[in-house]
Amino acid sequence: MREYPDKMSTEQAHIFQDDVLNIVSQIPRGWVTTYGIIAAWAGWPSHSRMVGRVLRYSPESVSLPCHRVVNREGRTAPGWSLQRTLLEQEGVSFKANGRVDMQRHLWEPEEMK
DNA sequence: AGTTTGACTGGAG
DNA sequence: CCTCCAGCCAAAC
Repeated sequence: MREYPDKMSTEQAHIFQDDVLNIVSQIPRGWVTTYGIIAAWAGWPSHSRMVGRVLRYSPESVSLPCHRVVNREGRTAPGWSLQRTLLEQEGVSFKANGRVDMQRHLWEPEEMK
């Protein structure tokens, strides 16, 4: 993992965005990962909210499996009920409380790039 | 230049 | 399980 300063420059923000999209593209079918894990692997552990921003607003994300990103509790994105359907279609199971069974489906990147 | 806004997280009640 | 809250921080207002 790379070293990181306290604050992001605009250029670093672009790099961060590219890294986030790259990691998301690698999430295997039938697995999920979290905003925090992606942020940490992109080198900015405290920027989980920025990961959400990238997936929500970046045009490139439409061609990526961004439905495989949930929060740490296994909750799907607010206002995006289709996300659960997409995940169930690829075999991801949800618990009775409506959250992804993270114990069984959490995926973590093993290598960068 | 100050304030608000979240596809977040962790902890408290 | 739920809601509320503080901390988070780039981006949008």
